[in-house]
Amino acid sequence: MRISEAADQCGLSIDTIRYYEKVGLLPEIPRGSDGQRRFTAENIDWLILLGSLRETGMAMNTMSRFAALYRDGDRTIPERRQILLQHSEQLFQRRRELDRCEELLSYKLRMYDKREAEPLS
Amino acid sequence: MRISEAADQCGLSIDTIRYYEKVGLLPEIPRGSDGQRRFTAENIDWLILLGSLRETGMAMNTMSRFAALYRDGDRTIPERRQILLQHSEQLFQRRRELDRCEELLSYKLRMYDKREAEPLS
DNA sequence: CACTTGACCTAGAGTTGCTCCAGCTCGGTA
DNA sequence: TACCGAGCTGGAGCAACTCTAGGTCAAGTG
Repeated sequence: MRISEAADQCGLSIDTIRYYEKVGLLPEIPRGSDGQRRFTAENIDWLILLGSLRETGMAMNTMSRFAALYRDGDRTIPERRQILLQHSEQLFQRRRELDRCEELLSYKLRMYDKREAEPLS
Repeated sequence: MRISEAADQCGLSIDTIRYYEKVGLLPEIPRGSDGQRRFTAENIDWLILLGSLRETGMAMNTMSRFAALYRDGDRTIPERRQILLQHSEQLFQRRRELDRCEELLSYKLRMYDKREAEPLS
């Protein structure tokens, strides 16, 4: 499949996919005789995973490490597992940030209500 | 209080605080006779709110709008409330992204386990 | 009293992670 | 044959910091 369909499938933009290839986050993407990229289903899975990791805050250099391991095959699975486990912990932290923000917002909103009800305070 | 203590209290870095002032996210911060910034408790509250909004994904230009309203006093509360309500909705979306990522991670981890148990598959 | 130290200052350069643009090629249609 | 849409590359632009160089000032030390 070509890049526009790949973009649709994985949720990243065409530019982001090309960028990820350029910085080495993708395995070799083969080209057709027209010089255009042809993505496989496995490529799409990988892009979805990258997108998901990035969207939830994994840094590019961690992703680079992860991508290098992916290119090196199954024997790197233990280290990859480690990275994903660490990211899982990060997800937990992010959830707590959301919670704290939520709490602050509802506090602020209550304050607004109060000041609108009795604007002279 | 000075900038380093302010940074400790609000969780933003000193550089970020100065940057936020430069781009107009902060109200006028008074200076001492030594030319250094003096932050009030209200300033800190504001910084905490900004940090919390930014950390959970509010864009700078939305924050700029919000800051301009804040500087214009209580009569802008309705619009500020609107912005915070919209952000609350964003928090909800982010939570779903975290959920999706979590699910994908646990799927990947299960796959890793499987391939390690029977590496020939 | 000179000197050093440490916190702060500004302007501006550098970084990360995209995003957009100009100018090109290629394959298909009228 | 002329055009069109999709893709290509290299490089500029952007958001949101982050770091650096080169300076001021107040307080403490010998």
